[in-house]
Amino acid sequence: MRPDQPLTRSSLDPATLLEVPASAQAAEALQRRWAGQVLASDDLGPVTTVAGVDVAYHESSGELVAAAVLLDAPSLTVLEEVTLRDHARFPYVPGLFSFRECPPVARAVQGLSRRPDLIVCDGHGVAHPRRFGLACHLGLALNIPTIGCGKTRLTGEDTVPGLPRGEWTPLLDGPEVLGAALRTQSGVRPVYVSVGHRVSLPTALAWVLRLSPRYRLPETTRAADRLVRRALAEVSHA
DNA sequence: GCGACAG
DNA sequence: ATCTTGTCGC
Repeated sequence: MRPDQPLTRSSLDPATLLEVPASAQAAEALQRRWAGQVLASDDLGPVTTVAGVDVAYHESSGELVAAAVLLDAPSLTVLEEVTLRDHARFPYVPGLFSFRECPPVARAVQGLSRRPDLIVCDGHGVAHPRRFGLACHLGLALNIPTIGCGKTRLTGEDTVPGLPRGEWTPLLDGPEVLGAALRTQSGVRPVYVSVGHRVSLPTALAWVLRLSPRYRLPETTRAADRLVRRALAEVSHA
């Protein structure tokens, strides 16, 4: 017996994770089921490339624009960019965010010529009401280590971390640690970091800090945001 | 009933 | 998310 290996792991079909639920109730049931598959410990090799992902909504056409950017890990240089257009299959509902973003974002990542060693998501991981935010969903769908990095809190209680860069406080739901409020720039509002998949919280904190040497948000998030904005503007002009 | 509510 | 003015702190 190998009690350290979940027996249900082989039953997880990546395509199933990108299906569109028929209702919010069905979506929540899927989240509760999938949350048990999230690996909150380090299962990643040498990180040479880090990807950032983002989505924007084009209101007049009802289309989504998804972007994936691949960065070189030590230099934070942009190596590759992918954008694509897709239709929205699910409305934006707080707590069910990933059912809207995951399908196009997963395709954008698969459009890269290399699989990233790590992905930083613009949204939470396990810092979620059912412990299954976008970062968990994407990490499981692609079986790639992911980190959740949100600009604002969705759930949990946090205290204000110290002002110097690198200070952090736990994001708590009672005794349970959901993530952390991390000060990426001295005196600037913290970001919310949580485990996505196959990454521990200390590793996630270290990476988000490393990826944010100059600005509040990680360079992965900034690069993906720039790209998706540019692509959205091109859709509007057409 | 009221507030809170990733993007 | 997006839009936008005024205010505060360093």
